[in-house]
Amino acid sequence: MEGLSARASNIGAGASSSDVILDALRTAIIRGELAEGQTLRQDAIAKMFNVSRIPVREALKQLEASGLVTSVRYKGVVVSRISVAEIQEIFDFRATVEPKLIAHAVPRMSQHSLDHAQQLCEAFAEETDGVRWGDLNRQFHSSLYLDAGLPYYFAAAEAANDRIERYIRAQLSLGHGRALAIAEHQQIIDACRAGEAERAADLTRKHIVKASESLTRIITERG
Amino acid sequence: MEGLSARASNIGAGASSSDVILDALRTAIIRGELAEGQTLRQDAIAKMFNVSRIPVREALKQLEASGLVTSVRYKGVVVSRISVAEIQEIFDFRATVEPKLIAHAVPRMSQHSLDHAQQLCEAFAEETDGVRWGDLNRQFHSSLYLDAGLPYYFAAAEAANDRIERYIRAQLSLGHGRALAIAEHQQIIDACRAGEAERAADLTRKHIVKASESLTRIITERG
DNA sequence: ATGTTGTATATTGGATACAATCGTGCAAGC
DNA sequence: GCTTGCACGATTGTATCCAATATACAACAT
Repeated sequence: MEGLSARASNIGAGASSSDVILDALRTAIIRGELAEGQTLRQDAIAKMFNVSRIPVREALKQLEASGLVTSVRYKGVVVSRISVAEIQEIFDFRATVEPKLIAHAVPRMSQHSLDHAQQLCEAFAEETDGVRWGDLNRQFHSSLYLDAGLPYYFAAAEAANDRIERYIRAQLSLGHGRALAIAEHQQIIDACRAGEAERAADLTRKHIVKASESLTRIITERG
Repeated sequence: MEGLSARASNIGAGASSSDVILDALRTAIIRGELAEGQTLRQDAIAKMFNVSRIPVREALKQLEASGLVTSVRYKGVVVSRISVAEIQEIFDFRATVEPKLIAHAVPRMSQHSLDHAQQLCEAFAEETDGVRWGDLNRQFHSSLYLDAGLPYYFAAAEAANDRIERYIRAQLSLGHGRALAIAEHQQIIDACRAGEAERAADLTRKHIVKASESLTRIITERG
């Protein structure tokens, strides 16, 4: 019996079709696999997942609520366009929210979390596949915020990152973005390990501001 | 031609059923007309609006994405419960975000916006109907943030307010909540009119913190 | 009495079918 | 040539129907 219950994984709690589709679309959008302005046809998506349009529409409604797509009645939904000003605003928002998270997390951070963050940092430094950089970078930052025990702040930060992740990925891939990030990540971990909450917060804020400036430079140069 | 285009308001962009339902449910939830934990039956809502369950489900998915309801597969959706700790966290979040908004808005604030805010402040002071207090209070604060031109911050603040508006309403109705709010609102307007962005921001932050403390006191006293 | 099992009902998730609307191309008229 | 009107296909919005699941309760065994 014990063996069974250990393996008994709540079959009913499995994800619904619309949950699966939501996750797939969300991932594709934030990775930039779906370009800005691209229209998403309900029928095409439904066929990809072998479902009817109903769960597709429900997933799209959720994406709309989180701002990743924009919907126009009888015309369709498109991947949301975002202006340079908005990108900068969202980076600024992150620079406001994320230092609060890490400052609150530091005195509560477990050894396990610190080790995990260190692992992610090293994996990020060693990774050669460019598309995985974004994943690891994102996981690294999230891992430092979880112990804060501030679910609303955390969700707000995650939502903000969703909106600009494609640009963060570009910034990591171009110029010295990644090399700088690695060094700064290590500094942040060190501050956390030393229990210096304010320093960790300040480093986090500077890290975000630098990424924003670097990205702005890239955009203005390349058009 | 100018007159026409000024009045030409997008007749095709009329709200869909699910938009109407979304708005009605959202309003009912944030006003507290639907209690926490109350389950929302698709069929019942569909009958209220004389539609099928499809647009109802789409509205519920959007509410779920914004956190106002919680959905469990095959069981239904319930109005999200929120703990005291979460309420305090969201007030803290507001105290972080809204000062930024008003500080950015002050140097950009039009005379019209100032006048409008003053009107709302006075209407709030004179209103006798308790349920309208919440509306006017909310409108007052929003009116001070619009000129900031920070749509992401603004949306984040609105979303945070949605989650705790029912408690703000309680806080306004009980004790000296409303009387204090009126005085503090006027101080904020005065700072805005004087162009003192930092003072307006600080008053806003204190206003939010005081409301949070007042509410916490009410909750702990009354259970 | 208590606990278990079968069954009926209520409710949600999803598929199919239909209605409403948009965009486009094309022909007619000026 | 340029505009106007219209027909048609493509696409979205919604209703209706069926399947999957949960919940409540009755029948039954111990």
